[in-house]
Amino acid sequence: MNANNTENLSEISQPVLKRTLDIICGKWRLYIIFQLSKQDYRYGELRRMIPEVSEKVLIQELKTLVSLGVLQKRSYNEVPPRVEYGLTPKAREILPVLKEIATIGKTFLDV
Amino acid sequence: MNANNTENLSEISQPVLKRTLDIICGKWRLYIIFQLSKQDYRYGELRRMIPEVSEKVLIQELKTLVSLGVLQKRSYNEVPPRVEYGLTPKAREILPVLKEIATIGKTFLDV
DNA sequence: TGAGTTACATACCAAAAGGTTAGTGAATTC
DNA sequence: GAATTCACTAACCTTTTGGTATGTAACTCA
Repeated sequence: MNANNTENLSEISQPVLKRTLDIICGKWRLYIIFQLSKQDYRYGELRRMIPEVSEKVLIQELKTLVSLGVLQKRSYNEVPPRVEYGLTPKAREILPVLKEIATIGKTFLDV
Repeated sequence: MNANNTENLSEISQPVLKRTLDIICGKWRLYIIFQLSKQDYRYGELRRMIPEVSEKVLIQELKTLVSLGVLQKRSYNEVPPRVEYGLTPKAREILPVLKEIATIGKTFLDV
């Protein structure tokens, strides 16, 4: 019971928590990350892998994830354009944690 | 590269993922859970601990978390009313995972 | 010339999430 | 009899999120 008890969950700072939620909340964000954990994909490929997402939203989410530092984007100067998305090293760091996320839902689904 | 490769993140089922996001998304949900990880609190105490949240939203979130099986509510027949909230055993099970999740933001904050 | 390809942008709209404000019931204290 | 306490409810409004539909640039190929 000391002052810098890192076990105390309520000590997690608000900015850290907010950034965390930025990354995992948002309807397709985790899905995108999970797909890209296997290999890099082009924009069009991702669209076809997650058919329920709309064009606009997918681009929006990709943009956000790039700006958060989760994804990196590579554009080739070709016509028609070619753009590939992949996970950043930081994103790879947190993959094991993201994987654990699924255990939360599992615990609460079998009531 | 076999069929039941549990390492493959993209294999996480949509219902499980959805339930997970139900629990951790929502602006104050994790905050509430973290506060209650220390001890049970009354509604009014929680309000004072998270002053930025509005009355309505706090009650809303508490209700949702109860219905998800994360919190349990005990009302005492007193006047003025006394209502206490606490984590369910299932919520205690997933506390370590929640804690890890909350640290994701840290990785992406120090750029 | 004109259709196809690809990765976007833009205008617009609907639904969901979050927030403000005011009110309620019932005993207790002034 | 009036004010206080506490845990809510209800009406209403604003902001954010998600979605549709359409347009565009620039080159290739028929």
